[in-house]
Amino acid sequence: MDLSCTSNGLLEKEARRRRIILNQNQKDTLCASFEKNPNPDLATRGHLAKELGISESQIMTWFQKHRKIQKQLEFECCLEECEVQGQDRPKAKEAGRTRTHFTRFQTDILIEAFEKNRFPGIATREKLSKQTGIPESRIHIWFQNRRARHPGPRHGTHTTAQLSQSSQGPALNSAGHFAPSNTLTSTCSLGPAFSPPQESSSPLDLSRGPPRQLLRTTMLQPSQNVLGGDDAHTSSTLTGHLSTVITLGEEDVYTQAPIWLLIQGKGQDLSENSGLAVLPLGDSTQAPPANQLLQDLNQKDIPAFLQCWDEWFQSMLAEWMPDKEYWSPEQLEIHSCQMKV
DNA sequence: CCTCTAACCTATTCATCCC
DNA sequence: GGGATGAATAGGTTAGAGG
Repeated sequence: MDLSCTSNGLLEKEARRRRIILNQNQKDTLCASFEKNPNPDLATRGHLAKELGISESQIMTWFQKHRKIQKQLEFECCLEECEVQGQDRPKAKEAGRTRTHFTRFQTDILIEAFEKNRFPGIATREKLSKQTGIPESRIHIWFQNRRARHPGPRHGTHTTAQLSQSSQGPALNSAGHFAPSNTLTSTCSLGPAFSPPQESSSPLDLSRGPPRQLLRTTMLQPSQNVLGGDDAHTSSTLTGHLSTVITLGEEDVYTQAPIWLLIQGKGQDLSENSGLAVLPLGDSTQAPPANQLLQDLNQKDIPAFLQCWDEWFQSMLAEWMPDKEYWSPEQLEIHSCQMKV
């Protein structure tokens, strides 16, 4: 049986939604503003954001970038002059920083979100922004500060996000997925292998860190180490066989603790070759109902399995985010399964 | 393929507020 | 003054877009 359910392009759409291309008009406006003041304050950035129809954090990013570029240019082209006039270069911003005062309510919401996910994506931050009334860029800063000042229990396991990102393993494509041509030839036998996930037993260490691109990746190939790196536990645990990609439009739920999906390859000894991969959903303390549906999957067909997953995800998401009634396929995708069973 | 750049990160420092 | 914490900066990586 050849079974193929592809991602129908939503994957790329999702992946590219992250990046916004500024048009010429926007760039001109930003450049003009930069000329006037390369260090605009929050209010100015807010005005620009409104005017250009982009978020204030994007404005901030743009200015950061351009200050860097400017500095580099100055260094390269005007080294001597800069040395001479270095002392009179006025510090761009002396007006004083305006400190945001978060209310108890706002802080509580942020802390709660932080405990669920230390690395919220843009959509999550915007949701929090709506919820709290705090600008998204402030929320971004808040999370940065919070991470810096409230390191997780295993802080320091990997020193930077880049380490996590770069250690994904070569088989992931640029979007963090395997190419759809990957085919798993096997009899899929999904056992009720939900592990008991202690916090520290998460091979991806999802409770703390976000291999950003892995947020949308839960498909493993046979014998692939998803995370190599210096964590022996990680690499050994993740050598596995998983052939399901489940993409969530929002990554919020990612860090909530893993459940484990065990797939046994055809003719392979479970004990020897069972691979574990993370489906980053579910509270570790609650055994997901999917546990049941996964039993004897080899007696079901894959579409039925995927549909079950879909339903299960919907119910879980409804539980976590009761304000959202339904997660569209764009937000909750199950795709890219090519199996020969 | 290569360059540019948006988005993101950590580490560090500055600034402000409150005790 | 010092601690807590918001804001900003520096310096880095990643990956999509476009030449």
